[in-house]
Amino acid sequence: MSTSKSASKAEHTKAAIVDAALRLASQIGLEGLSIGALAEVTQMSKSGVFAHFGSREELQISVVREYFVRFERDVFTPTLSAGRGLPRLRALFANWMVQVAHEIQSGCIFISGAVEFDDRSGPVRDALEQSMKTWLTAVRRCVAIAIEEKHLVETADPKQVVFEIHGLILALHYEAKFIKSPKSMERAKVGFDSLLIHYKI
Amino acid sequence: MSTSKSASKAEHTKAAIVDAALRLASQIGLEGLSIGALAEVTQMSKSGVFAHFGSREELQISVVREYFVRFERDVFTPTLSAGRGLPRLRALFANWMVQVAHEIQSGCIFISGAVEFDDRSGPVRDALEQSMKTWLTAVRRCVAIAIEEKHLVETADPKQVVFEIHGLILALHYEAKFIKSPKSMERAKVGFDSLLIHYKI
DNA sequence: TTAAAAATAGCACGATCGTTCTTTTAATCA
DNA sequence: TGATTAAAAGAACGATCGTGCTATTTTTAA
Repeated sequence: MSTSKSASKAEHTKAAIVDAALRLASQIGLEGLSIGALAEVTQMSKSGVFAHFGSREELQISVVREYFVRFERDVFTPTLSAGRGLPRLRALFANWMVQVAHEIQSGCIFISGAVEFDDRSGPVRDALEQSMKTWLTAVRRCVAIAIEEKHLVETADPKQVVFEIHGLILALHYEAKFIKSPKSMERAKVGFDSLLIHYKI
Repeated sequence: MSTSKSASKAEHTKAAIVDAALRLASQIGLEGLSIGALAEVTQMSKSGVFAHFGSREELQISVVREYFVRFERDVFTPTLSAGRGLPRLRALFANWMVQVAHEIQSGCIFISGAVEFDDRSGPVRDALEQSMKTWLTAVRRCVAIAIEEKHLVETADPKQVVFEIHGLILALHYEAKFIKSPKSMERAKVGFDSLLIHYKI
């Protein structure tokens, strides 16, 4: 007893498994995630781990959901204290960059998952796609508000702006994590600034 | 006899295997590439396929090299007929976009490979990294020439420009292939245009 | 055409995979 | 505390993986 939350032992164990699975999947991908390796890491038996999910697919879905919750908590929620419009958009991008910077060590499931599941169908892809769409929609709404507030020119297309911002993030991830180019963070910042020069009133 | 090239039977067979392997790896990734599946596709035995490479790793490297050769042939080489500087840069981006558009059906090894091998080391990663660096360097040189030719402002940083162009391509790949957003091609074009507005003289 | 060499097939190996089933251990609740 | 239920372990399954070995077939060269 005396677990920090008033959850059953099972829920507590399951949360610990998902936590370890998230760490594993971040490094080697959702497809590389194996129940055997997960059992080793959590000091449990394969069947003990397996019983909590019923299938590998369900485990992968749990990982995607957990990643989304944390992403929302770390990247999105803190920006709500920033002012509407441009200040919040700046905060969003800054937090997103910090998130990617952290993921240079661990790994980004929204990116690796997209690559792994882009030509497949099924519930794992659905969970990934829905998570990413939710996030991109949030960014788009933020851009739309910035236009309403007359922080950005009214001719700006929110989806176009999100596309370009997303590109900067993806380039940051690619060049920092794979190419190991040292100035990638600076490049993403500069890119965002010149994007604002183009769209700001 | 009467094979199109004067290559030994072995070389011809090996080329056919690499061709099939490239197709397979494009869809399911270099890590998903299995000798068993490749044997089935080429109507050969596992050991027959295997003997041509000696290891799975060597097969993966062959695939990376072949992908690079084709990328160079399809994306880079045709731009040599365009004028130095900005015209060639426009051609590079246009061809790169077309390449990614084709890869919405097949798959891009430079992107999936980067995700699969970004936290590993070894010869496959080395081959991937070297190929990508070669390509990015070619784009950077093209930008540098465009600055020399006074097509772009002299304050432009070639590496920064390449970073932003690369971001547009990555966003195109992500949003077209995973999100299935229909207007991605148009977004990449618009992004490139506003990038030029920012850097053009 | 025949001998040497190279290419391919066949088979088996140890390992790992997800999953199922049965047994044992631990948590829950009256 | 004792009875009931849930959680975890253990073992085994069929499948697939990369790879090594040996036999067979096919290509090459004299």
